[in-house]
Amino acid sequence: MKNIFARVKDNPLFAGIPVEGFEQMLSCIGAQTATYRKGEVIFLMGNAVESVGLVLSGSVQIVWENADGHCTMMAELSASELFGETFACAGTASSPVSVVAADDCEILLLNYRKIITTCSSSCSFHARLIANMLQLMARKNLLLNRKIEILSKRTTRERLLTFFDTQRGTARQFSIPYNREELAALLCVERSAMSAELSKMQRDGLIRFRKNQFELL
Amino acid sequence: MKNIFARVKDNPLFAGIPVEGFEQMLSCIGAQTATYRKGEVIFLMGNAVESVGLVLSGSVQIVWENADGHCTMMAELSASELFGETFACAGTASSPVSVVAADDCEILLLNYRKIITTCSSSCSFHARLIANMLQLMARKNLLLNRKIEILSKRTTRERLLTFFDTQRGTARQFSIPYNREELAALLCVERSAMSAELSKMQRDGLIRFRKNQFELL
DNA sequence: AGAAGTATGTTGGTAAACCAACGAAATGAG
DNA sequence: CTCATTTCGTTGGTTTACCAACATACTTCT
Repeated sequence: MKNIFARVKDNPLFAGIPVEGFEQMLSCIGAQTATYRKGEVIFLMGNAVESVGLVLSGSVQIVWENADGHCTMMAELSASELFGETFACAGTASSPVSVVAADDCEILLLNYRKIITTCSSSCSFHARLIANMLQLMARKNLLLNRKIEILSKRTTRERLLTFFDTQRGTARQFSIPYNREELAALLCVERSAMSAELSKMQRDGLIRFRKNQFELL
Repeated sequence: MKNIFARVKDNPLFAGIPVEGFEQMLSCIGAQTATYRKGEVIFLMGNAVESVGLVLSGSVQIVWENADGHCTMMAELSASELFGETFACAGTASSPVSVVAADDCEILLLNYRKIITTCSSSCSFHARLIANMLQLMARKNLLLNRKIEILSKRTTRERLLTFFDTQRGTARQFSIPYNREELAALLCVERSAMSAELSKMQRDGLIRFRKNQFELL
């Protein structure tokens, strides 16, 4: 398990946990690594999610299967990404999604029950793990709220301005880490319509931009 | 503190915690009740949120103040509702929102640090409190995801169908706990346009409805 | 530099949402 | 019951997004 530490120590889930505490903590929460071949099912839809998974190598897909049997891929996760935490923490009796290996992959599985049941003694960093978990969940929450704030706007222009407002901290100028296609997907609008709107906003003297460098006027 | 228990025992935050454990747990996490007069500030924007608040009586407003000093009321919470938990858990250094008393009110304040630092002994239900906290956060997460799923649809019709799909479990017929105005607000569309669309969907043979009773065909 | 491929901007026609205004039905108070 | 109020559905004009198709700019590879 020692080699595991090197690969996950920078993960927010393990923030503040030094190597000394790490091994004991892992064993105390019954962490296991598992390998899956491409296509194998890691979590199956309909079951309760009892573990939190962390991708060590390879990649996995989150697949959503709706009532009439159609599947849609909701996300693809690669190394150091986490899955299952929301359903595990929510205590959902029947997960609406499956997780399948998109490649041969290696997963670190942490049993949820054991995570939240702090052991009586010694394992001093267990509490830190729980706090990290809470923090991850809370931050995801904030991100989701931000997205809802954007999507609740009716026009492309308003969505752009709301997005800009959260991107730039206090600065007039800022750059964004998305191309037009990705930005449009984020705002749930048409790429071409968004391009047109950006141009109009520039003509209207609201903003100036060149590629991914934007400036509010 | 004993009378507190009767007032909050049904709160999800305290699920599974019996009266015997309750008092000790409260004292061990340094819970305090505080009263505020209408208009008083409970949490001030710009500060870190160090406590989770639970409204015991009266009501509070969550107020968001943006860069240029304009305030908008984001939510109004009444008895048994929780606030501050997201920012507290996320470790946000500077809260973007203030919480102010909308009425004279009584608040149960739980220090976040103490919540997540399980005490060494005896206080057996402390761990349960943490699990409840995680569960609350995770469930909020699921709700937010559901809302995003709705809002990412482009047309009123698609938003309605997505909403219906989550409302009805497996049933063909179901009722909704909102009037048209509220439903429209939820879906972020115009009430009148939504009414028109509902009628059209009925003409198209997709649904049937009478008041708040809906049926998918 | 030249060619191919990708990303971004532009345009015009169509579909949908917005908005205001109004009428009808349901609800509530006296 | 009657009147006032609220809720809901309808309609027509206006705005905006969608969509497809194309033009231009930028990248990358050789």
